[in-house]
Amino acid sequence: MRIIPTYLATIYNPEQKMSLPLENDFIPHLAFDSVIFGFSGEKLKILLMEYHNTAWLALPGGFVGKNENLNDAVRRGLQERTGLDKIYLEQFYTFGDLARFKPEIMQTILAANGHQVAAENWMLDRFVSVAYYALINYHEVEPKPDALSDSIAWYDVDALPELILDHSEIVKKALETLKSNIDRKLVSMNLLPPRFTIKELQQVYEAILGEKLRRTTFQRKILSLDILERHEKLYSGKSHKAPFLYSFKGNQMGN
Amino acid sequence: MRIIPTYLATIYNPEQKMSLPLENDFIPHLAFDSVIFGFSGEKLKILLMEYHNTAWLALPGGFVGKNENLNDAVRRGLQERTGLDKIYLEQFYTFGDLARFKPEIMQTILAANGHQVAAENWMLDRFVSVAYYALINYHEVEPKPDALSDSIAWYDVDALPELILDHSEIVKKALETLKSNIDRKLVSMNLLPPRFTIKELQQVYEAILGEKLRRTTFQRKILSLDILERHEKLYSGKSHKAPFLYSFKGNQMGN
DNA sequence: ACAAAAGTGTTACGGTTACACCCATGC
DNA sequence: GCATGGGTGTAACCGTAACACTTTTGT
Repeated sequence: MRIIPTYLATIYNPEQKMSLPLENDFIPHLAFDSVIFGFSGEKLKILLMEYHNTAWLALPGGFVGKNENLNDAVRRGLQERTGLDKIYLEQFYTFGDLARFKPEIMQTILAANGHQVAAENWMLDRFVSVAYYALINYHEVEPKPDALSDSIAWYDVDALPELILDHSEIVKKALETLKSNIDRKLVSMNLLPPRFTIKELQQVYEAILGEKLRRTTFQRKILSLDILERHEKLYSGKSHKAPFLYSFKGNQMGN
Repeated sequence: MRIIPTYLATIYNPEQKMSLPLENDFIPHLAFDSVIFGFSGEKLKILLMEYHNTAWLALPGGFVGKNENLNDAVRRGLQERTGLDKIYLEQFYTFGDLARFKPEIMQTILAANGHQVAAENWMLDRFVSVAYYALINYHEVEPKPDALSDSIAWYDVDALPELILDHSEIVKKALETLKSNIDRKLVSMNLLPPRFTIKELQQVYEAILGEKLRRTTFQRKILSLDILERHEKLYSGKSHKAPFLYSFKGNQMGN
């Protein structure tokens, strides 16, 4: 027999219908949303979930257990969606406007999942949401949808579809924060595989900053920081000079 | 007869004992704390409250009305403490660790105010707190204590006493944020009177950054930003050249 | 040999530093 | 005049920009 931890937002239901998070397990009125960034090799992307039978897109999020640190709740949520354990994670803003309170939306999502809930159900209450962004290695991850959604997939940040509630605003603010942190923290290391070329690193910078950088200047600036270790060359089979592979020195976690 | 708005945390009580915030008016488990900075002319200071009969110091804070935007709740709290209306305000972090849940502390505070509350009282619950910092003009303000505290006063940030719960950590993070924002946003203008000397402005910078700056370099850097307007000289009666007074150009609010 | 991309050398430019000097003020 | 602190001129210094050039790779 399998023991299911209280923290898990979903529990087994023999009628195939996923059961809902239980009111008594979570802090009411408080949620989190995470903007999970990955870099495909060319483009900066985020993970979005699509709710069953609605075509609505939303950020992955969740609730905070009554006996759980806020930060731990978010890590748990990320673990469930990505399978990853040690993730670069940063809280950036808490959204608490009344305008984000639209119970009809959650009611429709629940109804599309076969749940008719009473108007007083806690999931239809007003929620204040603490937003985090995470940086993960795109190629290491197979995202898993949650109980209410049938897919979770990558979307280009520079061509995002419409999202529910204020989630577009949340992404926008995440990008701004990421941008302003790109130099202060070694943010980009969390988006790249262990070994990468300077060109790839530059592409991460360009995707985050939203502008082209000068090749030679970038190379020298990065190398002068003395945070990269040079390894063997990467032969791509293309008819030009092979670039060196680099890794970040030490086991810094980018803070 | 005086009408008392639902939002006000305290209502009149004929037995002199202040009555408590009402459970049904506020979002449970959610609070805010504000780190209110002022500059005395020499030192950077924050406002702290001392609870009745406990000698405990804490940041001014409050709860969020059920029909109130989070940001509005904080502005309301600031208005009540400082009397000021248009305040530079920035959210910087949400504190949600279980470690900050210490019901005995709130119970003691309430008891010292003559309230015996049941163990299930909502004010003794776990709270997640959204923290803001505010920048105000020290000389324009006469802080007012709230219902539970008998004083509110300025304390030097570089010599803070012990605070309750995780409030020291909150102040620390506020200072870090302020420091990293000092150049990106025109933060300092909110801490100075309308007209000030460059020396005063430099002192604000030094207080925030925690280091001495070079006089001539600072002067030129600031002037080269082209954000200051020069006015008449300030004669101090001292036996040396009188410095010019400056003001910030336009009516920028420092974002 | 050629094209394409990586890597490096050289000079120019712009902002910051360091230090000197001059200016204004009250005693 | 003198001490004190404000304001400015100047040359050195340093990081970035601009551009040219060399090197490496596969066809």
